[in-house]
Amino acid sequence: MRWEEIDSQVCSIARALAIFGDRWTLLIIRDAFRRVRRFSEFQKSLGITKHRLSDRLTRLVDSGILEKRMYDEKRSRYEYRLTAKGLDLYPVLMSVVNWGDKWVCDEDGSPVVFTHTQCGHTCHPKMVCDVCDGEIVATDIEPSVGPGVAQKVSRGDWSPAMGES
Amino acid sequence: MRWEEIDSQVCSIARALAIFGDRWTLLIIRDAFRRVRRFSEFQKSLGITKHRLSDRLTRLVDSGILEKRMYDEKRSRYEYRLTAKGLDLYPVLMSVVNWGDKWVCDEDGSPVVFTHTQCGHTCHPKMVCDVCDGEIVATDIEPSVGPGVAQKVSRGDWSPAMGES
DNA sequence: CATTATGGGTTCCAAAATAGAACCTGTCAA
DNA sequence: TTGACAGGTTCTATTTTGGAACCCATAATG
Repeated sequence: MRWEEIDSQVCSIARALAIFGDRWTLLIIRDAFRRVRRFSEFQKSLGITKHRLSDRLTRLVDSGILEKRMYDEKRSRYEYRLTAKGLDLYPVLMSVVNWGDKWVCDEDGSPVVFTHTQCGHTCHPKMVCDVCDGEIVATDIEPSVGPGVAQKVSRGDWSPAMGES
Repeated sequence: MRWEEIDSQVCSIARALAIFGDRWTLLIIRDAFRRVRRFSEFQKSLGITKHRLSDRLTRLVDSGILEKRMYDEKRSRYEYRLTAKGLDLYPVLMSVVNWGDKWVCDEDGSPVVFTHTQCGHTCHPKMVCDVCDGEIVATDIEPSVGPGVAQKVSRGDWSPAMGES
């Protein structure tokens, strides 16, 4: 299978990764959360080639994660800003930070700490069940077929042989 | 900058993505959480070429996310299983699922639903502050320099010009 | 016993993606 | 007038990838 076809799977992970699951894209989004907004700022921060950056920014705009906004009419200069869809990626980045801080950071400690302005404290975001508030651990979750698959099966659009459950 | 150099940054995201931030790797990890364990099962599920798969599995074993365990002495057959380091990636996958369910799934609804065995309910994992239990939203978090950078600066190992804050 | 299937790869080649450098274009500041 | 800057595009050499073919040990089949 070609990488471009992976988003044909009925799988939210595959479809999401089709957008940001390649080299550089998630780092660009990380920078966007740090208020990096201009082409040259991204380039300096990432050390990515202009060509790659141009391509990645265009894709991110096309997929609705960034929006391109003119900030200088005369010189037609643009900024790239996160949309609501992009801002919603925050928990993804946060969970990557958490994992990285635990498993791949050196002995000095984590490079960045986070303050939750709602409560004023330094916080370590964690993932919890929205029903019982218990922390989510892999072994406590049991996946099962959801409506997105069930309805396709009942219409005959889909059978398990086609791909992922 | 070459992709192989990105993990030289003092940034947990960059270092984490150096391991799983490329095409296929996170999908392999997804499958591992679905109890896919053998080479041929991964291949069938992903449609990836054997060559790629072999390379990615080796990297994942080298970086301690999967372990290779013999299950048939005579034929020297191996299974790949998540280590503790790998199992800890669950919140990353979960936050990708959440985002994908919200933004890139079709109208039938989400393909998979999750039951939290601790409480027995279908759940939608969410990210919260570990101090006040408030849900984490991008605009409520203020990052600041952490010990991992502060100590390097005080030792003279690092200056902001070198890379990321 | 010869043949074929299976799991888990490796080797080879052509096609696609990438890095790095050079170039372009329009404005502005000295 | 010259140069700098932002924001690109074009070019080429190198890597990475996809696809197919091949390999090897065991096991099942005829």
